[in-house]
Amino acid sequence: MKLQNRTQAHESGVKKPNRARPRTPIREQQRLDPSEREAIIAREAVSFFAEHGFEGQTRELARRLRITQPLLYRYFPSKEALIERVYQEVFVERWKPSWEKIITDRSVPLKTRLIQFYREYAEVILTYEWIRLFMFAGLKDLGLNARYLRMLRERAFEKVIEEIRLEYGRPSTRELPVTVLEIEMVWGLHAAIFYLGVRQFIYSMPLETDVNSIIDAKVATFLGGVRSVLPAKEKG
Amino acid sequence: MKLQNRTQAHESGVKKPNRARPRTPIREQQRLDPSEREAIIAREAVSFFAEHGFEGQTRELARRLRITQPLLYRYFPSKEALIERVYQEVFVERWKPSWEKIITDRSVPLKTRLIQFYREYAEVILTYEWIRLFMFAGLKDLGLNARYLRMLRERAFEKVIEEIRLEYGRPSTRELPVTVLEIEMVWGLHAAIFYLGVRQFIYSMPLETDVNSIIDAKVATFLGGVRSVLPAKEKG
DNA sequence: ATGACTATTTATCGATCGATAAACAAAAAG
DNA sequence: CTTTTTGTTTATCGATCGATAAATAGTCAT
Repeated sequence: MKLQNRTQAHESGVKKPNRARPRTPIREQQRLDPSEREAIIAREAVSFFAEHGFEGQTRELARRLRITQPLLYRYFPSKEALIERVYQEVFVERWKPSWEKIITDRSVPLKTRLIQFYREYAEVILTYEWIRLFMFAGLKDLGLNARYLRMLRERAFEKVIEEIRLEYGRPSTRELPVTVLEIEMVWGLHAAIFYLGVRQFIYSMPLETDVNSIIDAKVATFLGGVRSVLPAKEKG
Repeated sequence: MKLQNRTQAHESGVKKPNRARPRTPIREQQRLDPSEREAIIAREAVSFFAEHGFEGQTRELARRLRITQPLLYRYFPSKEALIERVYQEVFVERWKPSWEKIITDRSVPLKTRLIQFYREYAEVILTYEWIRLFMFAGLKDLGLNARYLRMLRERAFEKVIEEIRLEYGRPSTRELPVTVLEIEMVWGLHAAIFYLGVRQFIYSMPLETDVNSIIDAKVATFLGGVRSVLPAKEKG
């Protein structure tokens, strides 16, 4: 393990001809507006913790930001608070309410809706940052993952099942709650998509196929599969 | 968590001088045979690192073992060496060569073979230790996951595809290499099973359904799905 | 310019972690 | 018994980490 000396020390031994040009502070450290600095820190923290996990050191994060480590504590009271901000940034801010409208827009064929939703959803979660941070959070525990997935189930999965019920003339989920088999089918589809991210960003195995075409195929298979486990039609 | 016996008192009935203990037969620190001590440390390390990740501290591991922390270094030259031993213990030792025989035993119907293989494989990898250690290893990088999955592909996935090719009268994988679509179908089945473990042991969401019945259903769907992407039949 | 304000840096603390050396003690050997 | 061997503990080092306080330097109002 080798030590790393700072590369930007202007007073180090290396000759830096002190050109009389103090009015070109391009490379110099900037003094930023607090809101802007905070945003920059949060953004870099997302990338940093996604790469190194939450045990990544604040000193290295600061180095990537070209600031000193104590400055982090001017904007976030603790490392844990910074991590909480990362959660907010990724798992809350990146959720798009429009997805729920896509699922329930009955002017569009069901299969088309599902393909569009899962494509858009996959585009958000199938990123280096999302996948790895979600996994790091899960391994650390926190209720975060269970909480997120409960939200996902309410806002998406149950709507999907409701739409399928309607499509095939079955009782509404309000009359007959979502069955274990139905939700398990949805989990299966979700697993297939999520695992694409795991292969890429956790196992470092590049995909050999186009993601969208995989999603299209999985949605088609899913629609056929879930139909076979749908509760019986209403009598008369 | 259900299975897994964590009892400290294993079956060491062979080597035990154990003359009448005058006082406090248990609770006393033992002086053990090196091979036995090493095995105990390795076993506990599997459990410990699965729970806390590889950043778990050697002092806490030692405390769980009721030994002092420097003693660990009598049996393993470094923490990293201990982690390597954990990999060996879980990802190498738990692989069963008999699985490869199950897949290729053509005296048994293909579907039966696949169900049996995936059930047995799931029984091994769907454990708290296996799932979490594999994920920790992936996030840490190391070539471990890619290496393991390359082995899995060679020893299992490609054999599965070869058997399906034969079943449906298609050219052997020796004549026509495994296609991207075929391997993607296998990945999909693997994802569904693996994700069951992720839900349980990383998200802490207990399954509501029997694992074997899910596997049976997935294998059936898989067999139908992979057939539709099989390469064309040989010309008469 | 001058001084007030504050974003940023320098310096450092206390705790923690992996690892090593020496002391200790329980067996085994003579 | 005494001596030797060795499994285990005690003590401690050097590095690292999150966090705090004080000093510094850039910016703006007057």
